[in-house]
Amino acid sequence: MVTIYDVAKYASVSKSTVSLVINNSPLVGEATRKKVLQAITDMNYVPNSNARGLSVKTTNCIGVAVMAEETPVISYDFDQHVGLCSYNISSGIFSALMDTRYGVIMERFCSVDNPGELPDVVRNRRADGLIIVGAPYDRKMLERLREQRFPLVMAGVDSYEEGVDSVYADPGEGVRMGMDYLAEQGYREALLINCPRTTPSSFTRLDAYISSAAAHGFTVRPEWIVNCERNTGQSAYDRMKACWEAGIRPRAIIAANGHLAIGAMRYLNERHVRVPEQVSVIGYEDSSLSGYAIPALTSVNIHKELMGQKAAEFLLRRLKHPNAEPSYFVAPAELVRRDSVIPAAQQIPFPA
Amino acid sequence: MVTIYDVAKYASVSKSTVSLVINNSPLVGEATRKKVLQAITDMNYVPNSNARGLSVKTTNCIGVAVMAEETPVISYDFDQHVGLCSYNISSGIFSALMDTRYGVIMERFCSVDNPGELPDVVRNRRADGLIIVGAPYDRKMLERLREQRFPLVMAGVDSYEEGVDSVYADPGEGVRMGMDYLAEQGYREALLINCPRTTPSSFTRLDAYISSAAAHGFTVRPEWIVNCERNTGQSAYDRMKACWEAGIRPRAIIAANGHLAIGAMRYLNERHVRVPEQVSVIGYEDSSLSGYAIPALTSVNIHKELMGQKAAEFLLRRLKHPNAEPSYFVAPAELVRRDSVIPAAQQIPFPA
DNA sequence: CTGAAAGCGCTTACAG
DNA sequence: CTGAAAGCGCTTACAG
Repeated sequence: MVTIYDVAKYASVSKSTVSLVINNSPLVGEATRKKVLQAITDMNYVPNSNARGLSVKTTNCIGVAVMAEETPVISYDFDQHVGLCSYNISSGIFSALMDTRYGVIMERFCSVDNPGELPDVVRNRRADGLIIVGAPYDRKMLERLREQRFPLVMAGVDSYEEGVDSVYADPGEGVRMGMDYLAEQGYREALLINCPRTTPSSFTRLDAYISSAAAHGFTVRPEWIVNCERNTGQSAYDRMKACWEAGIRPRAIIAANGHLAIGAMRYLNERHVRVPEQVSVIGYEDSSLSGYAIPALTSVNIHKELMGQKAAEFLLRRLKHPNAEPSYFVAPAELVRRDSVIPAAQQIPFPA
Repeated sequence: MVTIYDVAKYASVSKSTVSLVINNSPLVGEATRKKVLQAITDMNYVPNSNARGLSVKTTNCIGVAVMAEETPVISYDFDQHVGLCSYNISSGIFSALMDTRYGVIMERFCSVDNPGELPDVVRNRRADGLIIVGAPYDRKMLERLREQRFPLVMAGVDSYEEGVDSVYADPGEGVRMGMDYLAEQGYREALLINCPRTTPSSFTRLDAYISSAAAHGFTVRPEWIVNCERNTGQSAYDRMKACWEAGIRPRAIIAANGHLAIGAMRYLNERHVRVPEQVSVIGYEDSSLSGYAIPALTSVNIHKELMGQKAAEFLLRRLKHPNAEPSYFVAPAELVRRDSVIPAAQQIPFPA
């Protein structure tokens, strides 16, 4: 392993000078700098990050804690991976950090199993800052992190936190956008498949649904507003079944996310009800899944990779300016038209 | 920050003793050990990994380089994420490393854009070893890694490498298993949707298909063996369309992976051909996608999380015993029966 | 079984 | 603009 000392000798300067060059200090003369840089490439020198970290109290790593509901069960059932959203956000983080000097050290962390605990990466001080991706996260954990003044940013659909850099989405806007589109396509009512009431954003969605329905003159009926038991496709499948068996025949469905949309679609397919020819479906929180649905799911995209990139940017800024005002970023919503919605006028009757 | 020195003072022993306790050396008396351990928990001491790394030339991190075809394009089209397989393998790595002292530092790496280059994590010596997940990986990169004797393991469907710890799958067995199942369900022929000829495993699959067909007395027709242009759902969609328009009417389809299966199913759905009532479909390399397909995809599972776990185990072993013989692990294949296959006898006629 | 000492590779005041 | 020196927090022979 070639050390800073070797480089110094080779370039016939002192270690300190080499160090200054590496950290491009303005204190070094142009000629000296060139000589040192040459030596570095000649010898293929790469600084030892442990040593650097030890003196400068820095790791040059960024921690990413992906929150998980519970210790992941390895299985391939429907709903095995409610973690896709976090996966997409992480992708954005990787892109943004690709060309920086930071490495990313990733960890799956379950606040539920370890209430109040800190992610391993901060306990062992393996990173200079942390991005908390997704939910659920623990209040106590957050408190401790803030007490320690550990550089922190939150990223997730529902991850707004007052006073800490946050990147999140506005589910209300998503619902509104979906409703506008349905209205534009000639629909006069829509079944809302919402997440569980335990999810705070379910109320945001509900409000948006109701006001949007009013604005467009949609009929609003209580039975057409359903909350799933859990945030899973299976749950949506069950609710869809119950609705159908209760005689509810929606021409359009608006779902709180891709999993729920696909769960409902699965039931319809079993019933030989065609999407979109008989029922149009629109999703939210566009994920990898949407593109692969059959038919491909029309959906409100919240640009999750962009969320990840923003989160990374926020953290880099925070590391530079620990006392800056907190920043917030609401992911822009955008309707992605695929194949699951057609104009109401083109739909065909339900089977008898 | 509390250091080893503080602990020593608190426990009234020397730094060395504390260090010995931490690295549970047998040289410490039981009484002393207890006292030190107590001090450690009392003071909430956690060793500085940079310092440790610096003296012991170790990072306590494991690198995971997820190979990517190209710099990822942020988009939400069909086929945006051919990386799901690697995602599933990574999950297994995380699980296996969860309760060890290792952190995992992850990186997306594109060999194609950087021929011969080493992943950042090894260039900067941020990890003690590396798991290369998925493909494509560069021959030259592999060479350099081996020259440096950097602890290495490969993990991926096609990741067998002579002389290096490898975790991979046997696509031939998968095809055989699928064909057996189709035969058992009363089918007498099947359309093979294979990956591109550029993928070495396409030949393994082809051989298995042919010998399996012979064994079961299936009719084999050249037009029923199709190689997709690219390894994407879109490509499978196109091929399926071409087949259909050429008058090919398979009662069963066996696809080389989930993406291809779903691409074909998408075309059939557009044609109002029902799966499985008119065409049964069976996939391979079971992924998150399969469970969410509509209908849920019957598929040969190669337990990708298990592959990740094994890869992690292999790397830990390699770190302990740098000169051990290389280990190989072939992921066990298992048929997962979901909803895309029914007995041939229960199928209904095609539309006129 | 325990302590004093050197060293890991870097950075950063401090002199010059 | 450059060099000598101390220090970051730990580990590991080496004495005792």
